[in-house]
Parts: sequence; C-alpha cells; structure tokens
Amino acid sequence: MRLSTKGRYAVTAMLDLALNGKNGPVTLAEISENQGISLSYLEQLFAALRTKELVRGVRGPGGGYYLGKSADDISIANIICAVDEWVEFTRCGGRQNCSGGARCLTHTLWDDLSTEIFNFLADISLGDLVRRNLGKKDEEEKLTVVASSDSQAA
Amino acid sequence: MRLSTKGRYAVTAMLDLALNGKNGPVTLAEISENQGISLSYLEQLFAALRTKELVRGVRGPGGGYYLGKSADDISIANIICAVDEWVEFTRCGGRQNCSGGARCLTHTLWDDLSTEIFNFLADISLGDLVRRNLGKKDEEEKLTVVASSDSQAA
DNA sequence: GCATTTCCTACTAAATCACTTGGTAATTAG
DNA sequence: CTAATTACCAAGTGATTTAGTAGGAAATGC
Repeated sequence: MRLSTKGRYAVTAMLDLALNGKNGPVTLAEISENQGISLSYLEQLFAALRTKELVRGVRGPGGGYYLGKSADDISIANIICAVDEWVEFTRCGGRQNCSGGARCLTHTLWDDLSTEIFNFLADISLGDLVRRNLGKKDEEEKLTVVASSDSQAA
Repeated sequence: MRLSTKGRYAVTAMLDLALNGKNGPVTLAEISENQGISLSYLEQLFAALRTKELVRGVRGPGGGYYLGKSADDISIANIICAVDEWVEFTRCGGRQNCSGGARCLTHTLWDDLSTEIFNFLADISLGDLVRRNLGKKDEEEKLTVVASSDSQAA
C-alpha cells in the first residue's frame, strides 16, 4: 500500500466531485479553484481515474466530470490505487532462496500488514465519507447525497 | 498519514530487530544483509528511530541495536511517523476564509479519514505482528509434521 | 592498540511531485 | 459555420524525496 500526497489530492478531488456533482458535471477548473490544485495536475490525476472508470468525462461547453459509478461503489483504496499505481513490495512471494530466511519472514509480516491496510481502505467508500460529514453538518445545509443521482439521462 | 516505501523499510527493519533481538543487540550490518537494505540508508532510518526512542544503540564490538521499548509498546504508526515526519495535510484547521467553503469541507473529510488510518496503524504493535506470524508458522510446522508422518504411514 | 560498531556529514543519480506550456479533439451556443 | 468551452494529450521543469556512496569520528570490547 502506498499513501502519498498524490493519493490525497486524488481523494480530495473525488470528494469534491461527489459533493458537487449531484446535478450536472463538474469541471476540473471548478475543482482546481475549490481545492487549490493546479488544473494540469488534476488532468493527470483524472486521466488515471478515467482509465479505472472511477470518473467519466464529458467534453464541450457544459461538460465536465461525473463519478464513474455510485459514490458507494468507489472505495478510498480504489482511488489511491488508481493514481499511485500499486507496486509489488516484496518480490519473494514464497519463491527463490528468500523463503525461510529472515528476510522472507519479515516480508510476510509486511505483506499481511499491507493487506490489512488495503482492506481497511477498501471498506470506506466515498459515500461513507460524505454521509459521515453530513451527519455533522446536518443542520447547516441539507445536501442530499449522490446515490440517487445516477440518473444521468442524456 | 503518509505511507511510503521509506516507512516500509523502517517497519521491515524494526520487525527484523524484534525477531532477532531477543538475546543481544542486532547490528545494522545484519539487518542490511537480512533485508537487502543498504547499511547507510539503515543508519539514516535508525537515526530517526533513535531520536524517537524506538531503538537504542550500543557502540563497539558486540554492539548493535535494541528495541527502545517493548515490542508491544511500539505501534506501526510510531515507526512510520518517526521516519516519515508526519506532515500537516490541510493548513486550514478551521481558520482563515477556508472554513465553510468547498475546500474546507473536503479537507475536513480527508482529515477524518487520515485520523482513522492513523488510529488503525496505532492499534497494531510490533508484538502483534510477530505473534500473529508465529501462530501461522506453528500451524505450518504442525501441518508439515502431520503430512510427513502421514506419508510415512502410507 | 586495534577491530568493531554506532554515529555523523556531505554528496549523488534516479525517481517522484506538482506544475507549466502548448497544443488537439469533441461538443455546444450563437 | 464559427467561436467558445471543455476534456484530452504530450513534453518538459524545478523542487523534493529516495536510496545509496564515501569518508570519516566517537565509543567500546578484546
């Protein structure tokens, strides 16, 4: 598992999209403005998110980005993996002379931990985060959550 | 929270130390050999670990490193924070014009998530990891023994 | 005294980060 | 159709981080 600032930018941008994309697409320019991330960096991140089908782009005036699926079906792990290109940590998955030695033992331990971290993040969806915050901000605004708005009828 | 390869190296090295340091100190040369990490890089990592008192160095022949405290009192979060120098993610902790806007909302969400990840890693100790693996190893050995006796019987 | 080992500083090639620049392709408003 | 808007794409860049070298100095055991 790799959790860098790049992953944080991606999660932040996806949160922005989940919050503001209820009625109509959100432009990268808006996200750039809202979150203080450069437009071109967002483009790079969204290129990765697009290939993993976590977002869907619409060109032309009035265009922008939609979530690729329901916010409940997008986990934090999905987002981070999309932009951080999950690398294999230990190249000794039981093979080679590494098995049995001290290195492989610690590698196994690390792999187990890494899997746990991944599972933890895979269990948290964008929808979860948004709803959790809505609970806190309940009385200020009633921002209805995305899940209903996958009626992106063209 | 920041989980980089640097943090992984540190956790791996600390695991090695926890596993092999039961009777006497472990030299960085040994860890370097076991884990395939360069000696000088280990020195840098252990300099950080030392200032956080997660390890204790003993100079001279027969010297090396001990854990700074019990393996049960060292969390994964402790280790990662020691080498990765936990940076503040969002500079708008309720202050400035950021509060209320879309940026601050997503920042709050991210901060909550970040705290959760930290708590998750703070709940896992070196001792936990080691015991977990020892449990597995015992089972494997038992299975191996059973298997071989089976094959003998057959 | 000598070998060992931690401890310390400076340096470096390679990678990554976050961004800039300069486009092209699709779509809509007029 | 034209012009504006937006996603899409590629090359390059300074700053930082990564992982490692190199060359020591200080403490300690024999």
